Amino acid sequence: MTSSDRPKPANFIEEIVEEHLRTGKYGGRVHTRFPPEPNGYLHIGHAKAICIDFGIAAKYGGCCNLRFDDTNPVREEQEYIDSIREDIRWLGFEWGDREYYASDYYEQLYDWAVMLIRKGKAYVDDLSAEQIREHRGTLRSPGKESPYRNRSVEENLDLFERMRRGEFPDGSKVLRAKIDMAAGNINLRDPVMYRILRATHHRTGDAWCIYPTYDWAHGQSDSIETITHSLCSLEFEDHRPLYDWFLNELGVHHPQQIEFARLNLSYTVLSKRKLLKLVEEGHISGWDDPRMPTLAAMRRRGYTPEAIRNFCDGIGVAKADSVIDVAKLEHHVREDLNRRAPRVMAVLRPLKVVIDNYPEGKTEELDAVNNPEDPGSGTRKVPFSRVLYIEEDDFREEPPIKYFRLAPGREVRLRYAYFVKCIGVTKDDAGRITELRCTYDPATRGGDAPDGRRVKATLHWVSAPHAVSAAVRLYDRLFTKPDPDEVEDEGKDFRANLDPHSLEVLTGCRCEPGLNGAQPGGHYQFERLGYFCADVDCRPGKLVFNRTVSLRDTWAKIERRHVQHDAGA
RNA sequence: UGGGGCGUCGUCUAAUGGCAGGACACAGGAUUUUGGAUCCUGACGCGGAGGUUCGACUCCUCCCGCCCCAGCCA
Repeated sequence: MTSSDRPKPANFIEEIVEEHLRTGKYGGRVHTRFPPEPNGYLHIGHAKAICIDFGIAAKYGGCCNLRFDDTNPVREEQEYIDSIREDIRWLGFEWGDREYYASDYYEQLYDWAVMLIRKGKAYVDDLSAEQIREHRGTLRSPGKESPYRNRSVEENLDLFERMRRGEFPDGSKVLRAKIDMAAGNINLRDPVMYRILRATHHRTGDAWCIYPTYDWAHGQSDSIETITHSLCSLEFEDHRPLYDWFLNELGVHHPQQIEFARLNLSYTVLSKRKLLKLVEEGHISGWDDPRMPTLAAMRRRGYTPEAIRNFCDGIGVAKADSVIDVAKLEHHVREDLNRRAPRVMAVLRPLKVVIDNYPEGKTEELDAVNNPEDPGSGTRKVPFSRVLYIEEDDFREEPPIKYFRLAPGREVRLRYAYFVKCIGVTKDDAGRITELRCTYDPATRGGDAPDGRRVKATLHWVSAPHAVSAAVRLYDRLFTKPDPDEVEDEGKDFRANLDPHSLEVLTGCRCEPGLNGAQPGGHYQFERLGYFCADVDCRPGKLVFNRTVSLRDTWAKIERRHVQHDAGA
């Protein structure tokens, strides 16, 4: 792509990239990477990074590597590698054969460490972890140099080699860069490059007993892969001078690191630590519980890759800390699903309706539009009979103001069927409504009245004898507060803001018969209710649907206002 | 308070010395066989104070506020 037919830079990173393209800094090359640590599942925050990393490479005709930053064997597992690969592919990105691992570079990293020792720029330190911390100083005061800082090159070389050979116990020695214990930037106060750790690595097994730290491995890994632009989040801004120092001392290819603000979402936690806690303490059913912000969970919930990508494009890229309103995410799923999800009728909380003047035993097949947003999607037949179910919430014995739906004496339309009028209510001994008696107008077949009379509401319905039953899981936001970390009481944390009603399981929902063929992962709009996704466990005869997101609901808003008003009055 | 960053509608995000624009959210209306979708309309913002300039969100100075860093985590 030439600069003339390219869209304007979308953000400050693209401006920098284009500046480099103009000046020829990297020979016109753009090569990025997405560098996850395989110690957890990818979440919506990673999706932002993935869209930036892969998106910028694609926009400028370059490519993006997938590199697993696997420098800590005690936390990393193959399971996570598999899930990360799956999630990135699902999101819609490809890395070809460019799948790398920091552990691929252990030998090179070791050689480079030896090089720094030879240059007098690294040394073996015998201080304990605690002593190192004490020597590091504080934010305001400079650190103290380790008594081992000025060992000879020969001694350092010997010691470092013996560290690798396994002659010393775990934690007894480290290799440190010799930079500046008085630096204002604490990352420059002789950072640790290697620690002794006898742990089996998921890829290198027991080949090593010393492991490079992230700080020592990351920049060089980018360099080895000839990355041009190392995009990462803000907290690594402080580390850039350190990476620059390493790369300059080594005299190797030097990528440009650019930092951007990570994603925060209202009503959501995104820290790995907190998500892990939710899983381990069983507040949710697992990493793919549809209330989780992980990509695996969102997929199960019914989010589409397109919706997530559109969301990521829509939120922009900048350096200011920010919290995106989760409503924006919900907007993008609705927007995408509105276009593609077939409409279907399902009654979540069934209320029986008998059409008194409809012949017993008669069944009609009525035409229903599959998706009004997609004319090509055609129509289907839906059975109608004398006994139906409508939504409990679509009838009120005493309708409040602005309530348009069914009530005694009131006429409404049954979608694609007939106008019906409520002429009676049957109750049980406890006074609960068990059944509605209605009449229908045969002249309104299909839903239009030849005499031009209008109704204010159209209800969804299913024919009782033809309906298939289903379990439906109604998911809502996991937390009650926009900022889950906001707690009143000292000693409480985000768990105190978990919403006990974030999941409601409905059984005995009644669906139009066609839904019996729903395949796991299939998306539907249940008319007037929301978007639903057939769960992985969904089978014919044992239907299970997850609510992805409700439809925008003007009535619910009005009703909420009434309640607030009444409460305030 | 050492070092590094960041402050534009309620929430995100544009503007690169020349009319503060867009999205989401919110409010109202049109339309509608989904109280959906669509369309229209509206209200709301440059952290503060000085300075430079014909003209400042933009440049300068000072102030205020917020975030990150003291793992042998990443």
